[in-house]
Amino acid sequence: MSKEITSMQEDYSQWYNDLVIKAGLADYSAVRGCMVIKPYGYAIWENMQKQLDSMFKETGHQNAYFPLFVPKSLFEAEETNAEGFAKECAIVTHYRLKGDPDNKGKLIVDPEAKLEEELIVRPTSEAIIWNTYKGWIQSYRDLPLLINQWANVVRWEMRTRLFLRTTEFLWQEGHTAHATEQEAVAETVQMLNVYADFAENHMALPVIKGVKSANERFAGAVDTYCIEALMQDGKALQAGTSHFLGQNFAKAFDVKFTDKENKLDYVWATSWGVSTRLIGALVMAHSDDQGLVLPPKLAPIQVVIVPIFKGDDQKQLIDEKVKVLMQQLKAAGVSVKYDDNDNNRPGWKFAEYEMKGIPVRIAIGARDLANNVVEVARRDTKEKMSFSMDGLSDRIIALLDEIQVAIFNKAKTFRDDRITPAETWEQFLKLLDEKPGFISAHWDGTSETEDKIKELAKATIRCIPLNNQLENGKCILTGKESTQRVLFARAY
RNA sequence: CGGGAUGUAGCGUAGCCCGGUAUCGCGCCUGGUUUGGGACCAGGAGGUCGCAGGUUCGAAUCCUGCCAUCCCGACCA
Repeated sequence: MSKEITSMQEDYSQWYNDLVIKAGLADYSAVRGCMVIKPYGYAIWENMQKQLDSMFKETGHQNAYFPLFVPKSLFEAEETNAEGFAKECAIVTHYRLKGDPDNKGKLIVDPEAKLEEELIVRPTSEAIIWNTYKGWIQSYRDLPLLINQWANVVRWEMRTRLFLRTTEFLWQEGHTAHATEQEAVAETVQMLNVYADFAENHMALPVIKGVKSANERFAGAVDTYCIEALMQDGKALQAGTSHFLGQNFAKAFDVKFTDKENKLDYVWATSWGVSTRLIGALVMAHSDDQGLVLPPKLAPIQVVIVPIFKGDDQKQLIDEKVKVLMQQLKAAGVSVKYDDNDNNRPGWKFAEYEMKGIPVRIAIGARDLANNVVEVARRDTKEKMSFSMDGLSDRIIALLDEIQVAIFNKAKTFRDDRITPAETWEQFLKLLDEKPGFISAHWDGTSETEDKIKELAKATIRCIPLNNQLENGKCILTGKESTQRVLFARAY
């Protein structure tokens, strides 16, 4: 295996692919468009899950699990949603194979085993869930209903990319039902804030909260709220969405409740989700040509200790010191690995753990023992420092916090520098090519204009930022009146 | 689905034009020496050359068909 990855500058796409593979996050699989998430990548996902799950629980949600399959008749009940996903559905039509009479040892689909009604492999679970909610909700006392599901979904995409867009992916989807519109909108915004909090404080990924234009709205939603992040190549990535579904699904699945005044009404709904795509975001936002750069809060291993020794005597002395340090770090909840594997030399380990993005590396050798110090290297800046053995664990813990903040600040500085206003169409196009990022520009508010801009510039409206300042201006393309700027970008 | 490329050992490759039974590196195994930025020496194992046909005495190499994957686009989280 080559020790090098393609540099970001040479080919950003290839850099990303190389990194995902060589850092051991995922592998291509025998199934087109589907990846194997390897243990190291899955460990990151588990850390994300752990954190998000606790945030969902804190906001009153419970986990449940719904079927992978959705009968076609249910799937088509909410028409806008069904139409939106129709082009990318995997469909189960049969339930049995049989031996091929013309080809021994091979199997064919048994034509006798055709399903009366096709089953759709869920691309999202609104349909099956709202069909279920119908039986769960009768009274305002049953509301709000706050459910989250951790699941896999399948969307048959034309073109896939590791983590960013795979045919099957893992995600969570929250589905809530409420008595009032205000309450449902508040839930939608609350979950958007949870996502933004998670992205910024755990992933160290600065995001812009906003609302999608009609073109980019989730199929079946009244409003789609989103968090948008910027990758190091200047392309935007939608990192999470939270939808206000109005009464669309309640009406489609006939979910009514009796309110305090004994009046029947349809319930109000939300749904919200983030996926394993976040791992792609994490990689593309922070990493460099040496490998991953992981924020301490999500790193499967936060600290790695590498011993450097000549002979067993030295090794034993190092082991003793390391044992104490590891106990202290573990007691403080730090994930630490002692790599005293003798098969690889220190230099190899240094490079390997840089590839894996481990935030802090500690090297201990005879020289350090003599001076009562260790060598500490931080992954984000590659800075090497000498720390005293005394009070070491506290300093390491403080350093992890410092790195978490530093990674966020670096990404934020980059992002903020790439939110650029454009006043004219020429400027808009020039910026997209020369300083890719978010471009803040006026838009006349029509879908037609947005389509045209997408066609001409390959840029889309990423969002209308929340709490956007109103400002009179002229649409970047049509010159028509506009009341506010929106954020455009080329996106993943 | 359109455009481009690639399929040779676990990985990366040479050989293909001009046909003669596969090269090199990494990794792996054994033993030894090593260990402060991807160690070294010696020995060793590992191959349906993507698949199926065809041409030929003989095919990784030439011809035909197929399949798969990756990249770029359209679609999308």
